Amino acid sequence: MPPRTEAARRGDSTVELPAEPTQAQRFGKARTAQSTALLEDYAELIADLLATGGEARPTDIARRLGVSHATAIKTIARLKREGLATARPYRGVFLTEAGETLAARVKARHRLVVDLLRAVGVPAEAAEQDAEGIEHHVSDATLQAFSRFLKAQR
Amino acid sequence: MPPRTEAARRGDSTVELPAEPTQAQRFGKARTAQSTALLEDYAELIADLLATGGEARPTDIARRLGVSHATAIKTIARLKREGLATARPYRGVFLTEAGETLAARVKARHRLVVDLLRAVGVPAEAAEQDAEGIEHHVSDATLQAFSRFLKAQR
DNA sequence: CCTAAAGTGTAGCCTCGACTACATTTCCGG
DNA sequence: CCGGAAATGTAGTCGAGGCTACACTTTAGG
Ligand SMILES: [Mn+2]
Ligand SMILES: [Mn+2]
Ligand SMILES: [Mn+2]
Ligand SMILES: [Mn+2]
Repeated sequence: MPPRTEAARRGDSTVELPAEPTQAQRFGKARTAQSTALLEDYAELIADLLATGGEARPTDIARRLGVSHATAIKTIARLKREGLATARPYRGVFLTEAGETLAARVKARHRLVVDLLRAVGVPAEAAEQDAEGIEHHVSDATLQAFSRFLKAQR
Repeated sequence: MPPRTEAARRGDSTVELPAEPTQAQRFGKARTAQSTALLEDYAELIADLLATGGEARPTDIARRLGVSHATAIKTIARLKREGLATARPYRGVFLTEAGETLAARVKARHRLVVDLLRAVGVPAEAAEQDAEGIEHHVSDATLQAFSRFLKAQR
C-alpha cells in the first residue's frame, strides 16, 4: 500500500503551511515538557514547605499533592536521581543548588501565568486551577510576552 | 513521628488561604486533564486527516505525531476502547459521533488558545508550540474568558 | 499478473507514575 | 522509659505510552 499522499513531497522549496515534520516536532516538545512537569511541581512544593514549615516530609508532600506517600517517595527518588534533591532517611527532603534554581524559576512562572490569566479576565479559581497544568507548557518566549503584556496593562 | 503541622487543622471555620486539600484537588485535576490530552490530540488529528485527505491511516497519524506506527496503533486501540473511534483492519481509522464531537471541541479550543497567545504578544511559532500543550489544561471558564477578551480586543 | 515495497498488525520490552500491603523507624505522651 | 501511633521505606502490581523486531496484507507498477 504505497503512499496515497502524493502532495507535500520533500523538496518543496516554497514554504506554505504547518508541514508534517514541524507538527511532529511540536508534539514531541509537548511530550518532553510533560515529562518534566512532575519534577517541577515537586521542586516548587518542596521549596514552599522548606520556606514556611522549615521541613519537607514525604507525608506532607504526598498530602499536598493528593497522592499516596509511597508515590511521593518514589518521585523523590527520581528527584535525587536527577540531582535536584537530597534526603536523609527519616529526616526529610532538601533541594540541591539545581533544585532551588528550578524551584525559583517554576514559582515565578506559576505566578506570572496566574497573573496573566487573571488579567485577561479568567475567574480566580479557574486561573489557579488551569495554571497548575498550563505552567509546564509555557516557553521563555511566551513568558516574556506575558510579562510585557502585564507591564503594559497598568 | 506524629504531626508537626499543628496549624491548619480540620475545623477551621475562617477561610484564609489555599488550603492543603484545595491544592491536592488542583493537582488531581491537572493529572486527569493530562490523561485525556493524548486522546484529544489524536481525535483532532484524525478529523483533520479525514477532512483533507479523506482517510486517516496509522502511518500518517504516526508520522504527524512523531511516534512509531506501533505506538500509534496502540493509542488508536485506546480510542476504540473509549468509544471515540472505529477502524477496519487495513482500511484506516474513523471517528464515532463522540469522537467527532470531541475533535470539533478540541479544534476550536486549540484555535482559541493560539489566538489568545498571539493577542497578548506571543510570537507565532512560540504560540503554536506552547498551545499544543496548554490547550489540554484550559477549562471552559477560562475558554470563555479568552473568547470575551478577544472580542473586546477589536 | 506477480513481485517487492509500503502499510498494518502483533509481541515483547522498558520507564514512569499511580496504587496497596507490609516492614521498619521514630518519637510523643502517659 | 517505653508502647503504640505516625511517619517512612520497600516490594509488587497495574496501565499508559514509548520503542524495536518480526510477521502478514495490500497494492503499485514493471
Ligand atoms: Mn503544575
Ligand atoms: Mn505550580
Ligand atoms: Mn495538544
Ligand atoms: Mn492541538
